[in-house]
Amino acid sequence: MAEQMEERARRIVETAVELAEEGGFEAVRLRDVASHAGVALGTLYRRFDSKEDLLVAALAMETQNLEARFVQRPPAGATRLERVSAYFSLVARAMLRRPNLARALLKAGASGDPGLSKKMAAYHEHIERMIVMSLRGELSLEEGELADPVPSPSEMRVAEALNHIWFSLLVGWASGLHTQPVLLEKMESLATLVLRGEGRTEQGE
Amino acid sequence: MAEQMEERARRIVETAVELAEEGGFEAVRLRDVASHAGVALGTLYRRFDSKEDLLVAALAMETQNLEARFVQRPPAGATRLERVSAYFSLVARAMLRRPNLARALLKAGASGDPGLSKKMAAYHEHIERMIVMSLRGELSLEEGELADPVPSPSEMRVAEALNHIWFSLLVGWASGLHTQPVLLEKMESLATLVLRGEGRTEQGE
DNA sequence: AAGCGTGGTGAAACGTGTTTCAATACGGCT
DNA sequence: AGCCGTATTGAAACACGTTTCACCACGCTT
Repeated sequence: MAEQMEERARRIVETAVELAEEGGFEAVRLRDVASHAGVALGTLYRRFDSKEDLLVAALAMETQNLEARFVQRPPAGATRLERVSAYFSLVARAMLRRPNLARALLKAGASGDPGLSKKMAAYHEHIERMIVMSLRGELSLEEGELADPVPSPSEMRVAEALNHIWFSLLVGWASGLHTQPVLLEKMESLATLVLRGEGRTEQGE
Repeated sequence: MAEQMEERARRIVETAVELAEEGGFEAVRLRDVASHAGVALGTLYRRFDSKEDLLVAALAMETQNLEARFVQRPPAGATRLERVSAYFSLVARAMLRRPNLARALLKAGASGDPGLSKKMAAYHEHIERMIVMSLRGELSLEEGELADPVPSPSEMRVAEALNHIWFSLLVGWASGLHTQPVLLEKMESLATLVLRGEGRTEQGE
């Protein structure tokens, strides 16, 4: 019974992802999503508050996929900068595989809908965890799953800074402000700056 | 003749700002904007490609206002950090005066519409200029107007980093992820980190 | 002064996100 | 088996961004 609902919800999200891959945000017409997923429009709206909510659910699902790949092949490198850059390259590659989807999810995430703040907070947490593990060069696992790396205040601050910079750059990329290679160049340059700022003054504040 | 068009466009944008102040993004119903501004809907659409386009025009107008206030009372302080923090406080104060408007403009700016990329690039340029001048502690004026401060690569990188962090924090604030005091705390903490990363290694790269 | 072209007008129409509602299907309980 | 509550359905309706179009107004050219 409950897994019937689960199953339906999953099918809805998967359909949304497919449509977004092909035509981006506007191509995700909820009537189409519902009919392709084999449910009524009302069912979709019982599970998801809005189009943005649905796409943020898709974002969560894609983030899970990303984490799986992250665990499979963690960013390698001798220095923190190399590992962090490798991490962002990984993400950028994943996004470039399906740029329309990436743009759609980003748009939903940046929509500013207050009802989505919890889910977006969770998303950012996942990203920051992966950044922290890239900084350290080692994973925090728990039964095969990524676990909370319990970052120090200093690590937390660095991860937050990198995450914000990355997010803002992504929004710029999504709107065509700059291309993907430029995105990665800028990210590396700014990551250098941020990492240089840590390092000393361990207790910070 | 041409100033008739100018005048109408200005009235349209001003009306949009008024409606956004009261009820945010959704309250800016284009039919209402048109009728309140005393023009036909078609006229509005001749001047602005979309609702987002209109609100980004409003963003440009508000940015001009902000610059005026910036010139009037430039952020003061003994250190770069103090001045930069003062700058962000200034912006935050301006936004908090009309939070619904701020959220609406932010949503439009983060919409990822490719047609808006030029205008958003211009916006980011203005912000980064003000950041650079705050870093230096002196204005670059030209006939009373803010002029290009011709930032060094190092200044440019710092300003870019701060701008991205600020933008991402704003999006979080807009969606209710954190309150305005938290926003400013985080900004100060992250600005500290970024500024520490500059300072030495002047030639950078 | 007449005509032209550009911008404006008003109204209707379309598409899609969102809501609503009465009717129905279904799993679990008695 | 029969009943109940909840999930689902199908369809209609609504709101609002966006487009379209036939017609009008006004300044400029001839």
